[in-house]
Amino acid sequence: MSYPRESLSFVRFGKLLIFITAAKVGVIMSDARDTLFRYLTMLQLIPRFPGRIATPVLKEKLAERGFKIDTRSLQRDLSQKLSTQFPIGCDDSQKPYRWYFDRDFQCQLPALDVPSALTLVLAEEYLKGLLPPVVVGQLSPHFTDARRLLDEMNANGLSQWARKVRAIPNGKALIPAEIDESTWQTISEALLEQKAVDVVYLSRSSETEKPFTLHPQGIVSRHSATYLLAHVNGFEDLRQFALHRIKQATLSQHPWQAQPDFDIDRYIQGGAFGYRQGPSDVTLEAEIAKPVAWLLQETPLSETQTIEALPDSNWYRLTAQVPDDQQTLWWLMGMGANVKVTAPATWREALKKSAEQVLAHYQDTTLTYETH
Amino acid sequence: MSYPRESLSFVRFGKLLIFITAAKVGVIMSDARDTLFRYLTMLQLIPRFPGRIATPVLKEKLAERGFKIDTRSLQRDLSQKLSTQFPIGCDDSQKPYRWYFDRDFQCQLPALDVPSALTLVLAEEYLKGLLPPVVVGQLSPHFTDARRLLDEMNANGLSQWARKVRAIPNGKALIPAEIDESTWQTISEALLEQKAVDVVYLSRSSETEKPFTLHPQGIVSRHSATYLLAHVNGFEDLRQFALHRIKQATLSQHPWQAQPDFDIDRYIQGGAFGYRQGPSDVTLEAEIAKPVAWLLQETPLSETQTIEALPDSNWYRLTAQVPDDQQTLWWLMGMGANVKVTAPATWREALKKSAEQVLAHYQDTTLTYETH
DNA sequence: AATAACGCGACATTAGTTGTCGCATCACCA
DNA sequence: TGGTGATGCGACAACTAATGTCGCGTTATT
Repeated sequence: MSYPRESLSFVRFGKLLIFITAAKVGVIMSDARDTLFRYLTMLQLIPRFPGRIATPVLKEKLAERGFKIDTRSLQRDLSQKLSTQFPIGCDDSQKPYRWYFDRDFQCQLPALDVPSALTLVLAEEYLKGLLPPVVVGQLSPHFTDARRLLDEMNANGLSQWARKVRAIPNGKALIPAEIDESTWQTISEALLEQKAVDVVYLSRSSETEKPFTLHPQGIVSRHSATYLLAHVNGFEDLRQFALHRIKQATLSQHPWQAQPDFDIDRYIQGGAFGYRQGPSDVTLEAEIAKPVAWLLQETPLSETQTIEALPDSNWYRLTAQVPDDQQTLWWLMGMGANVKVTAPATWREALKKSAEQVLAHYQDTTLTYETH
Repeated sequence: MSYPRESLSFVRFGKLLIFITAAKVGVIMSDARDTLFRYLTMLQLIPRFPGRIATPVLKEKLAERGFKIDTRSLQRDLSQKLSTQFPIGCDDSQKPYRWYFDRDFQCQLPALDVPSALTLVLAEEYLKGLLPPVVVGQLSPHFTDARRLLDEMNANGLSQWARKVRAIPNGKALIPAEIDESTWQTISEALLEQKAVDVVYLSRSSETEKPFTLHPQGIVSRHSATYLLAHVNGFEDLRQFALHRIKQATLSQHPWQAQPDFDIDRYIQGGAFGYRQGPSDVTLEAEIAKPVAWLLQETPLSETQTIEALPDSNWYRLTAQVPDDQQTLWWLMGMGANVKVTAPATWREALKKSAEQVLAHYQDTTLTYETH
C-alpha cells in the first residue's frame, strides 16, 4: 500500500478521533513507536474510578490499537510516567494491578471557551431540576470544569459568575426522584448494550419488593422521574419501571429478548405517559391577551403560527398548527383567562368543562370559607 | 520549601488540573522538559476553530506555565507532531502563523463511560427545547462525543440508542428563539469578564433598531428565551434585553459599570420575569385526585410534603410548604379539576376567579359555536 | 528601503525510551 | 501444600527522539 505522503486519513483510537498521515499509519502500525500518542491512548483507556483496568488488559487493548509494546514498558509508563503526573491511582492489593483515574478528574482537549462554559452552567441549572441528582452527577466533571474556568478567568479571583446566571425552569419544578448510582450504571449499560437485568423492584401498587428479570427496551425521562421500559422475562407486554423504585440491579445471565418492532415515539404517543397525541396536528385558533401575544411572538408555539391584532381591544387572534396532545392542552389551561380557544371544538369544550369542574370544587367550599 | 517526597501537590497547567509530586515540581519548574506534558498543555492552549493562536503567543503562554522552550522546538512540535496527529489547522496566510483545532473535535481524557454518555443524550434532549439552538450548539462537541461512543459500542454497527431514549419536557415546549452565534459569544464574554458591550437592539415596543452601550449584570434563561440584564450606559436602572433581539454585539471601549449590590435572585423574585414570589413560603393545603397523589409521591412538591388518604373516596389530602410564587400557582392551575386548593385563601380565590373568567369566555361563545 | 520577526532545514548534543534479562512475589490449581 | 505460570521491578545497553543553535530565505512593519 502506498499513499501520497500528504494525504490525511483518520483513525479512531478508542474514542479519540485522530488524524494520521497515511504514510504514518503504514509505518507506525507495524513498528509502533509514538510515545505521545500511545500515552494519550492509555489515558483514554484508563477508566474513571468506579472502573479499573488491569495491566495485561491494557496491553491487550493497546495492541488492538496498533501499539505493540512490551509489558515492561507499559508497567514503566504507568507507574513512573502517568501516575506521577496525572491523578491516576493503582489498586495493588492483588497481582495484576488495576489502574483508574481519580473520580472527578477531567481534561478537555481543546479547553473550554467562555461561551461554552456559560452554556454548561446554564445547562446544569436546568438539568438539576429535571434529572435525578445521581444522573446529573454523571456530568459533574464537565460542570466543575466549566466552573473552574469561570472561576479562574477573573484575575481578581472574586469570580461572580454564579451570581449572574439563572435558568428559570419551565413549569413547576418538582423534586427529582432519587435513584441509586449503581442502579443507573447498570440500567444504562444494560439498555445500551442490549443485555437483560435482574432487579429488585418496589411495586407501586403492592408496596412489596419483588425480583424480576427485565429486558430493557427504552428509557423515558419525564418531569423529574425516569422510567425504564422493559418486558418482564417470559412476557410479551411492555411495562414501565420507575428507576427510583428499583432497589437493586445487576446484569443478568439471561439472553436479551428483543422487541423488533418497538418504536418509542409511538409508545409515548400511544398515551403511555399521559401524553396521548392525535395522529396529526390540529389547527389551534384562539384569542389571546397582550402578554401572551408578546410571549408567543418571541417563542412561537409552532413554525406556522400567525398572530394578528383584533380591533378595538388589547387582544390578538392566534392561529397555529400544533400537536394534538395533552401538553398543549395543559399549556392552554395554564394560561387561564388570558386565552380564549375557539378551535378545535374538542379543546374548547375540554377547557370549558375543566373550568366548570374547578368552579364546582370551590363553590362547594366557598360558603364554608367565606363566611368569616 | 521542601516537601516529603511522596506528598502530592497539584498544579494547574491552563485549565488542566494536574497532580505532581512535590519533588517533580521543584525540578521540572526550572528545567522543564517533560514533553508529553508540554504537548498536553499546548493542546489545551490551542482554541477551537473560530479562535486561533499565534506561535509567539503560544510560546509566551507556555513560558508562563513553566515550559521555557525554544521557538524552533515549538514550531517543530506544531507542524510536525501535533498537526499531523490531531485535527489541528494552521492559517499561514500571514506570517506569525495561527493555529486552531477543528471546529468539532473533542477528546475527553478519561473517556466517557456508558452511563455518562446516556446522561448526555438525555441532557441534549432536554436542553434543545430550553435553550436557543446556537447555545446548545456550544455543547455539540460533547454531545457528538457521547453519540460516537454509543454508536461504536455495539459491534454490530447498528446502534439503536437513539430509538431508546426520550426526554419529555416539562410543560409545553415553545420554539426557542434564535440567536446569533457571535452575539452569544460576545455577550457571554462581556458578562463574565466584566466588560461593556455595544449592541444594536431591536426594541420590542418601537420596532426600531437602536444602538446602545450596555453594562451586563446577569443572564436569565427562561422558557425558551434568554435575557441579558444590563443597564444602559449612563443610566442606573436595570433593563432586560432579549438576546434574540440583539442584532449586533461587540465589546465596547467603555469601562464596565458595576452595580455592587445587585442580587439576581432578588431581582427575579421581585417579579421581573412574571415570577413574583412572596417573602416566605406558604403552606399549601389541597385535596388531590389519585393520579396527582401518585405523581407527588414520586416527585414531591417540596421536602416537607405529606399526603394522606381521605376516607370514602379516591381523594387525598396534601400539605406542603411551597414557595409563594407564580410557578406553583400555574402548576395548580394546570392540574385543573384534579386539585382542590383549600389554603392559602389567596390561591383558592385566584383559582376560583380564573375558572370563572375562563368560563365567562366560553359562555360568550358557546351559543355562537354550539348552534350547529 | 531598511529592519525586525518568523519559518524552516540541518546538525551535534543531550535526554529519554525500549526490549531484554534476572530475580522476587503473587495467584491459581491440583 | 507445593508447583507452575503471571506479574512486577531493577538494571543495562542499544536505540530513538527531543532540543538548542546556526544560517538563510521570506514576510511584516515603519
